[in-house]
Amino acid sequence: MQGDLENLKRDFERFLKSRGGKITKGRFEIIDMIANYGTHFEIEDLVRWISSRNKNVASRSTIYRTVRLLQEFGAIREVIKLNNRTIYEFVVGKQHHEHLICVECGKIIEFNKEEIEQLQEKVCEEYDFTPINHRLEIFGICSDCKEKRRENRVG
Amino acid sequence: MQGDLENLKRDFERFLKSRGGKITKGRFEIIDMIANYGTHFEIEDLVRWISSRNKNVASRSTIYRTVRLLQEFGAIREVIKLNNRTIYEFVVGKQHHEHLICVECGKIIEFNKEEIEQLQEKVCEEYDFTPINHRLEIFGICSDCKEKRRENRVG
DNA sequence: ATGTGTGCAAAGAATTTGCACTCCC
DNA sequence: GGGAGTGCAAATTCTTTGCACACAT
Repeated sequence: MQGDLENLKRDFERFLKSRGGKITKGRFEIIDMIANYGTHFEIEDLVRWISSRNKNVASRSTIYRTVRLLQEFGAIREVIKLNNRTIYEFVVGKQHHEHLICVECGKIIEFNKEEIEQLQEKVCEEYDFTPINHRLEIFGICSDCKEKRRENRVG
Repeated sequence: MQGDLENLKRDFERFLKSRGGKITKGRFEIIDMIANYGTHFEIEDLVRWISSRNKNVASRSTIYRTVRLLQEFGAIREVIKLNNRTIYEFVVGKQHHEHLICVECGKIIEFNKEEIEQLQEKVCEEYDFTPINHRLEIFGICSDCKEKRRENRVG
């Protein structure tokens, strides 16, 4: 929702200032663009999308640099690594979750399983390992694609 | 162990034949090289290592192509995706497992938690999703690195 | 004013590919 | 013999970087 985005921007401002960074128009316009683009994105797609909408928002370099900043800030996560593609997620206003990725149609399904999170913590304790972040990707075939396959077999 | 490797090669031969491929010396030498290199590797490192040992085994292209084949065959998994690096694992003779990755020293710790596997299956059932493979990466700081940090703080 | 941010084009890194040549079956 | 495999260099794709200029504080 809108309020989350405003909070994010305020916090991001603080984050920038705390590291001696500056508040520029471009950075905040990129945040708006990402918020409008949708949850999951690849940087090159985002670059094309932004420049198709408004040439003056930011250059490719600035977009890459800002995505990196937002990642360090924590507003963006690298959630899926498939072949040589990286799919990012804008996490604002979302609970932590993991992903099912359909290798046929590319659909991304989010899920959260608290027990899995807890078991991970347990594993980390066993190894005296301090977790910073994690990523669970389950690749497979989604319901729709299985349905289509059945149709093709019959028809 | 040695027997596993021989079995793997035999099965890989069948795999190649079944798809109209050919049994070449290079492909099997690459398997030996990977087996000797160690469990986890990045392709470019492997390329450098192979060419430093024996120029005549295979070219960079053949190594890339063979790693891909072995992946399709199932002897190799992409287990860690960190920044723009891909770390592969030679799975021969190993149980399925996931990884803890120390972001400070790069150490990779393998673990298996059967309950996590089961919960994943449950999630897939809930979404009528047929899983093909999955990857769980937990990034953090390992025991040794925490110890070193403590030492530095004191000393 | 001072130092950070930005755009651009060039540089890098990791892969893939086109093509001529070589080798299995 | 014929198609599959290989090596090489060129092409791709994604990302980072050097530098001159612009802007925020």
